[in-house]
Parts: sequence; C-alpha cells; structure tokens
Amino acid sequence: MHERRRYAGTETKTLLTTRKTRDMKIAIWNVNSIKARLDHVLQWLGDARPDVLMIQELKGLEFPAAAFTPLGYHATFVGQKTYNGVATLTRTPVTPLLERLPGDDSDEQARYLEIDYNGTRLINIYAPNGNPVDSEKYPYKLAWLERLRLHVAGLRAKALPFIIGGDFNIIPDDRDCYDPKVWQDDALFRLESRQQFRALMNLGLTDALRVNNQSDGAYTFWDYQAGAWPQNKGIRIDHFLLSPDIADRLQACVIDKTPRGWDKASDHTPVVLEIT
DNA sequence: ATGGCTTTATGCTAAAGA
Repeated sequence: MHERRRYAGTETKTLLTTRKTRDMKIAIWNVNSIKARLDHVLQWLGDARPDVLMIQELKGLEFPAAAFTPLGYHATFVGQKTYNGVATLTRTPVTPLLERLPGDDSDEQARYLEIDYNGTRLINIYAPNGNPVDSEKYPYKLAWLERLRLHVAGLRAKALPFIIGGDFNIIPDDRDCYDPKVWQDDALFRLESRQQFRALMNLGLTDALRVNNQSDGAYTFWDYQAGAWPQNKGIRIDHFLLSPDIADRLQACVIDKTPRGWDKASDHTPVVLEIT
C-alpha cells in the first residue's frame, strides 16, 4: 500500500480515486425530539443515504434503534429524560469511547458522544444554549466549551484524526445570521461564546462549510416563530470542525434545507460532509 | 394583519429551546 501523499498532483489524484473504500458521507441533524421526528429522519436517511448520521436533541431517555435496522444502521446513543440527548447512526456496529464530555464529573447532561469509526474519532455534540445570559446557564455553556477545547487539545497533541459535528449553539460570525444586531446580546452570539469557538478553531481545526462557501445566508436553523423560515431569517449554529488530516480529505460540505420545509419540521436542518 | 411556535411532562401550565 502506498503512503498517503500530502500535496495535490496527478499521482495523488490517481491515488485518491482508487481508494473509494475510504469515501465517507457523514451528516449532522438536530431533530428536536427523535420521537416527534422519527418519520422525517427515516425519510431523509432513505433519500440521502449517509454512512453516518449524528443526531442531536433526542429529548428522551430511550432511542428507537430498531426503527433504523431495516435501513442498515446501528445506533449508539446517550439519552436523558425530557432534554438533550445525542445518537450516532453507523453502517457498522461501534463501541463508544466517551459518553460524557470530560472535565466535570458532576455534569449529568447528555450532550456528548465520541466513537471510533475506522480510525477516526467521530464526536457528536449538543452544546448548551446558554440563554438567558444572566442565569447560571451562560457560565455553564462557557465552561462546557472550555472543557471541549481542553479535550480536543489532547486529541491534537496525540495527532489523532477527528470530526466534531453537531449543534454548537454558536453563531461564529456576522454573516452567519440574518441580522447581527438582533443577536448581539444573545448567548449564541455573545463575544465570550464566539471567543470560545475561535479558541477551538485555533487548535488547527477547519470549519468544513466555509472551505468552499463564503456566502451569507448559509443557515442551519430557523425559528418556528415570526415566519423565520419563509423569510429566511436563519442562523448557522450546526457545524463540522475537522482535524487537519481530515480537512485534507474534504470533498464537500453542504446544508440540505429540504427537511426544514417539511410539515411539522425540526427547526434545524441537516449538514452533510463528504471526505475521500 | 404589528402577532405570529414546538416539545415534554406522575401534564391540563410551565419550562426550555434559540
């Protein structure tokens, strides 16, 4: 087997196109209750056929794993009554490496699931919302993000390949929301939240969507209220962050707005990543 | 038209989401 090349060129292209078995299509989707959205998720999986789907906001202790078996998916999940919860669907059975974000043993919230998938760490996150900012929820959010940064710094130090995907509850930049003034004091856009996001990025990560898409209006969430969806008043808070070696293999990253238009939709829509 | 949502829960109002 040839060693993987770092630089683009004819040989590399030939090498990459002959390594189809490494191709991977992985998606994220905050479904706002798996019970309420099961039919949508099954429909979308049948259409999009990703190798992996990382789901956020299950909103329950249980997960309907058997419903995904006919489509060929195995489920790994971390549930919690009423709130939070994340699940990762894969083509092959996997063993979870971590079911809680390290750094605070007293944190019981089901917001984190890390698995090994063919040598790559797939990290599924549902970061805290943090509103209202004058409550204990905001410092919890910032502390949670700092714990994430410290854990990811450890992975980087060991040069482990990883993909972090999910609902970060952070609007990284002005162009990621329809009106920055409306959001300026919100926990999703406050300076401290964006500082934590940048600190994470500064470990050498790549925001996959922005590699080939510099447009305004690349949103992943539209509020149920005030006609946000028909008026395209959205925000981008669901992200894929890649370690450098995975970023080198990036093929595409797109937002699939279709499910947001379905009847009784989640307020979030899937983001799909393809790596070679 | 100046208000307009969705989900869960020892539910029938409250809390949370973003």
